[in-house]
Amino acid sequence: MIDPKLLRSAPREVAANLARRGFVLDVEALTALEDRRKIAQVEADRLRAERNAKAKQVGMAKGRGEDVAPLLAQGERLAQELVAAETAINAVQAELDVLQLNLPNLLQESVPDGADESANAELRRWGTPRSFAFTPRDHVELGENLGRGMDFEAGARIAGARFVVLRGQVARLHRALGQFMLDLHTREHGYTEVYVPYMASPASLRGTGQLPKFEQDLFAVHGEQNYYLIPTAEVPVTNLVRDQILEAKELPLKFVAHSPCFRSEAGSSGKDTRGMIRQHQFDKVEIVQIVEPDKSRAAHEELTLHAEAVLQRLELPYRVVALCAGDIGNASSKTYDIEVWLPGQQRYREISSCSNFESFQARRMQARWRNPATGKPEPLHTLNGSGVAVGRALVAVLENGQQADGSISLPAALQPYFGADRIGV
RNA sequence: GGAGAGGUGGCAGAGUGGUCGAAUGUACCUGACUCGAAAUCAGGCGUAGGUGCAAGCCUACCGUGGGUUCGAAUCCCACCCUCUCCGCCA
Repeated sequence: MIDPKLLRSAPREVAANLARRGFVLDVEALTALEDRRKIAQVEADRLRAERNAKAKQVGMAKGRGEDVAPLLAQGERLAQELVAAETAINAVQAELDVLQLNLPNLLQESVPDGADESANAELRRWGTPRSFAFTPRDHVELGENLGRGMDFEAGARIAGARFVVLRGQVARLHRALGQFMLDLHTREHGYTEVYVPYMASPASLRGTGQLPKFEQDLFAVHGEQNYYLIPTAEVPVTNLVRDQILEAKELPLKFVAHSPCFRSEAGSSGKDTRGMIRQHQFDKVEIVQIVEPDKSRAAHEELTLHAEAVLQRLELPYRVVALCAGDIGNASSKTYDIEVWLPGQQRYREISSCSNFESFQARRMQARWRNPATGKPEPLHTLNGSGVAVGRALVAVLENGQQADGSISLPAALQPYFGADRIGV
């Protein structure tokens, strides 16, 4: 959430920033609500102070053995007034909470203007898309021909549309990719591997910003407790620091987790219906950093390079784009997408998204650090990025490494994990 | 799944209806003593909201949410979590 003090003291500046996203903040309504809250709170506080004083008098009078009946009557009247005052303040506060929890994050000034992905700014490219002496096939065709290694029909039979079954060498390659990424980030980039729950509480999802606004994107588990399947390991991993006050010497925290991700893809019907690009369930290796506020921008650049390193080792051509104001995620202050080249589609497709949330998630989570400069607990900054999406990496390795006969040549970095240098037909 | 115990400040731990935001110990910070340190002594030391130029003052918070009461850490109800024992289980 946005710093409530900033929202109160500079609502017009906040509104101007959010307007870049196309978000309309009604400053008049906000200010009016804030004024009402203040009046209601002062009144409730006053009544409570009076009630407390009165209650104290009752105690003292009883101690002296005096008649307390008149005091009790006054107290009762105050209690009634207080009920009304508290009802009023609770109602206003609830309205304010809803408003605040639904505000997107402030954008960094360097975020490019623009309404949709066509305005995203390409920052750099790495590698050269291979030229083929034959028409490259897409991963669906390649996967099916590798001993029915990619079976969408089976996935649909078991669960429904947007699920897949991997078999044999393709399943093994999928596993190898995850292992390779975890090792790279733990051994060379300084991340600590964590294994986390794949279901999370509403409080955790509120912390990272999926709730209350994006419930339709989640799979809810119905039972005695309200769990949701995680849409990304960002949720459990970032919530490691929820309700914590960290010491400066513990920072930065760097975590990596390999997990399945579950997304309902509501609103995406008709998009990417073919293949593994957009599934209800997919694996992802996620990297998360928890840092001091002053260091988050540098950490964002570093974390993005860590994700890029995965693609470089896999010899996959990619480009990095800065998402424009209209395309950036609700909770993010700035996002870089890494897009991998897919010969089957003859274009770059997102394979990683690296975001700096600054204090947006930390405020919702009450994740703080004790700033030595002030001695006070202050919100941390949180960042995360895919390092990278395993399913899409599988797609990219298959499509980029394909040979005329349908076999797949594997990058050197993957061979020790897979146990061979190619996948035969 | 059954039975029981318990959740209080960084930690430990008192508090079973009334000057309790909470004793005490410990950790930490400042000062005194010391060449320095330890020990000792004195003081300070939670989070958040409101108000004030400021000192300060007011309010909320004792797992969470309700309730009873003039007044709740304390009584009642529900839920969550932890621990012990029994059963079951990968």
